[in-house]
Amino acid sequence: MKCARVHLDAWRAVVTSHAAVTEHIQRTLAAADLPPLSWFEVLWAIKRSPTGRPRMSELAEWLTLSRGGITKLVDRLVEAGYLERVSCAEDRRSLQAELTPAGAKMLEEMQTVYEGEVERHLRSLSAAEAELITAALQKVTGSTCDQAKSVV
Amino acid sequence: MKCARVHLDAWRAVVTSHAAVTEHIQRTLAAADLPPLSWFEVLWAIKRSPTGRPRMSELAEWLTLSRGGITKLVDRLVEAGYLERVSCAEDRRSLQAELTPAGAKMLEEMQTVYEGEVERHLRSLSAAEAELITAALQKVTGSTCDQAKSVV
DNA sequence: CGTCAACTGTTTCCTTGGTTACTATTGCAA
DNA sequence: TTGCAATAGTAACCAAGGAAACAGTTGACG
Repeated sequence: MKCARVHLDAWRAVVTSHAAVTEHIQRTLAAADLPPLSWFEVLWAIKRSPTGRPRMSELAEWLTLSRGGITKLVDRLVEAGYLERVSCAEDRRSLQAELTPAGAKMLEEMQTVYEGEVERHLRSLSAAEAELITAALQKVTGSTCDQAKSVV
Repeated sequence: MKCARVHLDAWRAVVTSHAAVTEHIQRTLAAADLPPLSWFEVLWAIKRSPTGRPRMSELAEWLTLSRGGITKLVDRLVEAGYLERVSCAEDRRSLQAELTPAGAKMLEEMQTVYEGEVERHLRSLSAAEAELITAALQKVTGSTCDQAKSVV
C-alpha cells in the first residue's frame, strides 16, 4: 500500500508549515512589544468559550496543556491584569477565568497582529484550498479524539 | 474581504490537528518505552541529510531550534550512544552529527511507530486530499522562507 | 448519613529550550 | 599580513511546561 507515503508527506507539510508560521507570529508579536503567543491563545479561548468564563481544566484541554501548566500560565495573566479567577458557583472545586477590560483590549490588539500574520502567510491559498484543508484536518483532529477516549 | 475567514479557519485546523496528532505520537512513543519525539526528529534529520552528517547549525534550522537548544539535545543523544560529533574538515569551527549503529537502529524502531501513528490518524484522508494538503502547505512554508530572508 | 473513589486546581521538583556572553575560527579588507 | 567583523558551537542563566504528590470538593454507593 503506497498510501502511507502521501499521508506522511501531508503530515510533514503540516509540521513544517506549523513551525514556520508559528515562529513568524511569535517574532511579530515580540517585535510589536506584545505578550507571547501563549497569552493570546488563553485570551482567545476565553473569548470564544460558550460562557465567556471557562474553567481551568477546559482551558488546559483546549490549549493542550497540563493542569499544572495552565495554573502557571493563568497566574501570569492574572498578575498582568488581563484576567481574573472567579470561583464557580456550581462546583466549588472549580475556578473560572474571566477577561478583565484590560484583557479584552489586549486580546483585540493581539488578534489584529495574529490574524494579519495568518492572512499574510496563507494568502497564496485559494478559498477552495483553504476550505478543503479545514475540512480534511478537522477529520484528522476528530479521529484523534475518538482514540483518546478509547486509549484512556 | 472575506478571504481572511477561510484562511483563519484553515490555520486553526492546522494548529489543532498538529497538537492532537503530536500528542498522540508522543504518548505512543512513551508507551513503547522509546525516546521522546525530539530525538526522533534529530535522528531522522541526520538520516535524510544529503551528506548523512549535518552540522549543528543545519540541525538547528531544520528542527526550528536555537543553537543552544541543539547543543543540549545532541548532548543527550551522544550520551545515549545514538550519535557522535565529528569535527568538520573544511571548517574547524563546525561539528557534524553522525549516527552510530545504535542510533540507526533506534531510528528504525522509532520510525515504525511514528509512521504507524501518522498513518493511523490521517487514514481518513484520500490520496487526493493528502496531496493537495502537501502542495498547499508547502506553498505556505515557502512564503515564510522568503519573508524570513527579507526580515532578517 | 458515612465512606471512599473520582475529580479540580495548586504546588514542588525536574527537564527542556531560549537568550546572552564567550571562545575559536574564518575570511574579507585595508 | 594584520585586523576585524561575521560565524560555529558552547556555557551559564532564566523562563516555561510536564509529572506526581497534595488538599479540597463532589457524588455515588453501602
